[in-house]
Amino acid sequence: MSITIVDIAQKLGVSYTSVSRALTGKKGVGPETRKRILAEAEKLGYQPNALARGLVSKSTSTVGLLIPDITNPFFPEVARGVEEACRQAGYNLFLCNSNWDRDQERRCLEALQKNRVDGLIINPSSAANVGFIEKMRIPVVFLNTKIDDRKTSYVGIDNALGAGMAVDHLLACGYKRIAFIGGTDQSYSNVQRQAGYVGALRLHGLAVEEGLILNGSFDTDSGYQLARRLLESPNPPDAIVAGNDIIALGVLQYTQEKRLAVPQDFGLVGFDDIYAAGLPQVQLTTIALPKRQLGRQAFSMLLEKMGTPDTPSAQYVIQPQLVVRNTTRTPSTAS
Amino acid sequence: MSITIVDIAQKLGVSYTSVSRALTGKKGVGPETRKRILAEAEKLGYQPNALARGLVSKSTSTVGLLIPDITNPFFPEVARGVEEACRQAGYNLFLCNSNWDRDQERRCLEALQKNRVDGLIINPSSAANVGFIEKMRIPVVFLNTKIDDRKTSYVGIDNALGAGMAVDHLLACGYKRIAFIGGTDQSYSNVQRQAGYVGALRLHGLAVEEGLILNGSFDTDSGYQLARRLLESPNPPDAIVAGNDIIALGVLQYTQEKRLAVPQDFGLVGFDDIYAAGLPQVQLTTIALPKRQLGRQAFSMLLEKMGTPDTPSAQYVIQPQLVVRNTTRTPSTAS
DNA sequence: CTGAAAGCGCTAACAG
DNA sequence: CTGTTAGCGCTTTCAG
Repeated sequence: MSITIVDIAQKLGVSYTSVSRALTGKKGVGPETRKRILAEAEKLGYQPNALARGLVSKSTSTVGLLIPDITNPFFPEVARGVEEACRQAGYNLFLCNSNWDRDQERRCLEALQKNRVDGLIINPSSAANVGFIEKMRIPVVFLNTKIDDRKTSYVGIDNALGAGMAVDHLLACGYKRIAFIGGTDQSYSNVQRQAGYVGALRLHGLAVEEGLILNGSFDTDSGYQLARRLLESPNPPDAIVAGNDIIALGVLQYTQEKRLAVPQDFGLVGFDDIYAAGLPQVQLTTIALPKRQLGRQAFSMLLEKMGTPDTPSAQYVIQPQLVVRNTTRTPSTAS
Repeated sequence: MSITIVDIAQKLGVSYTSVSRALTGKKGVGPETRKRILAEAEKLGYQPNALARGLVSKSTSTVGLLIPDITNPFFPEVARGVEEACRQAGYNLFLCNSNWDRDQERRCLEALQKNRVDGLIINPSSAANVGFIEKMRIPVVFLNTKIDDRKTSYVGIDNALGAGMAVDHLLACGYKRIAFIGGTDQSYSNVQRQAGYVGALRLHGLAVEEGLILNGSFDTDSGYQLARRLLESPNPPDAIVAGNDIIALGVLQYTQEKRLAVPQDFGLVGFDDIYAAGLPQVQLTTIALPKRQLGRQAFSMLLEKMGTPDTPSAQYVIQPQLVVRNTTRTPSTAS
C-alpha cells in the first residue's frame, strides 16, 4: 500500500487539499506549511498516483508511440528522438510495436486509448486502422505516412525525392539498368520510394520495366531472395535501389556470394543509413535520414497540438541526403 | 469526452453496475442482458478507462521495462521478447531508457511508480538506484545484473562463462597475448565479462597484465580508440576480447585502417551477436546470446512474481554460445 | 439476478 | 491562507 496525500496530511495535521496544492506547486498555501509538506513528502518517498491524477485532470502527461518494429534499426533511433523530446517536456512515453500486423496495431491502439494517452505518434503499418485512429479523437501525428493532407499532421521524409536521388546518382555513375527492391507494398514510405524511383526513371526518359520492380518485406532475407530473382533473370539489372538498408544488405549478401564486382559491375543504393551501412566493412551508399530529428520533430508537433486543440494540422517533410560510399562507382568514372 | 459505463447503462436502462459486470466478464448478469450490454459497448466503441479501473482495482496490467539504451542493438531484441510475452499475457509495456544515466534512470523509476506499474524488469545502468528500486515494493526482475543472490530475481546470461569461452577459443587458435576492451565498468555484465576473461587466463596459467585491460564505453568509437591505444603500445596484444560487438566493430575498424591481417595476425571475439556481426562483410566471431528468449524469460518470471506475491526469488542464467566466424583463425591452424 | 452505495487518490470549485 | 465538498470512472461490497 503506497502512501497518499491523506497520509501526509494527517502526519502534519493539515487538510489534504493543502498537501495537494503544495505538491502541485499551486498557490494557496503558506510558504511555511508548503515547506513542511514538501519535506514530509520527500521523507516518506511519496509518489503521486498518476492514475488518480489523470482520472480527475483528464490528462496523463503520457503520449503513445506506435511503430511497426523496434527490431528494425531505423526505429530505435526515431524512438530515441521522441523519447528525448518527451522527457524534456515532462511527458511519459508509452511504446508499442505493431509488428506490421494490423490486428496487433489495433490492439495497441486500444491499449493506448484505454490508458488515455494525451497524444499519439504513429508510423502505421498499413492504412487499415486510420479510421479507428481518427475516432480516437486525440491529437495524432503520423510518422512517415501521409494519410490525408488536410486533416492530419504528418512528419516524414521526402521519400520520392530520396529515391530519385538514388536513381540520379546511379545514372550519373553510368549504370544502365536500374531495378527497385522494396519492402511491403502496404507501407506508405515504400510506395513513395517506389514512385520516386519510377518518376526519376521517366524524368531521364528511361523506360520503366515492371519486371525490375519487386516488393517483399523489410528484411535481409527478402532482399537476398529478390536480388537472386532479379540477377538470375535473363536480362539482369546492373544496379539496384533498395527500399531500405536492411534489404540492401541482403542484396549485397547475394552479390558477394555470386562474386559480382561491386561497385564496378553492379551498383547499389540503400535507404535509411542505419548503423551497419556505415561500417568500414560494408560502406553502403545510401539515402540518409535524420532519424532522431524525425522523432523530435514529431513530438514537438504533437506537443503543439496537445496544447492548443484546434491547431491546424501541419506537414513537416525532411529532405534526405545521399551518402556516397563504396557500393556505387564514382560519378566521374562514368560516361 | 469519451463514453463511460454510465452512458451505456442509461441507453439500455440498466444499472451501471451490471454494465461493469458484463464488461469484466463476471457473473451476476443475465445472459440476455449481458449480450445487449456487450453489443452496445461494441457499437459505441467503448473503451474502459484504465485509469479508473486501476485506481480501484490497484492493478494496471502494465509492467515497466527499463533499459539503458534502446539504440544499442542488443536491447531492441530483448525488448521485443518482453513485449511479446507481455502481450500474450494481456499486459501492457511501459518502456523507458535510462541512457546509462543514474539520474535519468531514477526519473524513469519514479515515472513508472507514479503510473503504478504492476511489475518491473530492469537492466540497471549502475548500482546507484537499487536501493530506490527495493523501496518501490513491487515485483522486480533484474536483467543482466545480479544484485543480491537472496532477495532479487534475476535473469541473465553467464557472462563470465562467455568471456571464458572467448579466451579459450582464442588460445586454441594459437593467439598468445589476449587483451580485453570493455564498456563502462559501471555495468555489471561488463564487470562479469572482464572477470571471466581474467579467470580463464589464470586457468590457463597465463599472466594477467593490467595494461591489457581497458574499459571505455559501449560504443564503436570507444572500441576504436582503445584498440588504437592497445595496438600502438610497445608490446601489443595479438588478440582482443571485446565487451560487446559494438566495441568489437570499433576494434575491427582500427585493424582495418592499420591493415592488420585479421584473423591471421590478429584475433577478435565480440559479445552479443548483434545483427551487424553476422553480415557477410563482417563475419565477427562472437559470443551469441539468446536475446529474445532473455526478454521472454524475464517477463515470465515477473508474471509469476506478480501472481503470487511471496514467490521466492529465482535466478535464471542462460548459457551463451560461441559463434566462430572470420575474425579468429581456425583452431586447427594453431600449434 | 440486479441495483444502490461506498470509495480508490486526487484535483477543483466553493466556502470560511 | 486554509478546509470542506464534490466528483473523475470504475470495481466491489451489500441489500433487495
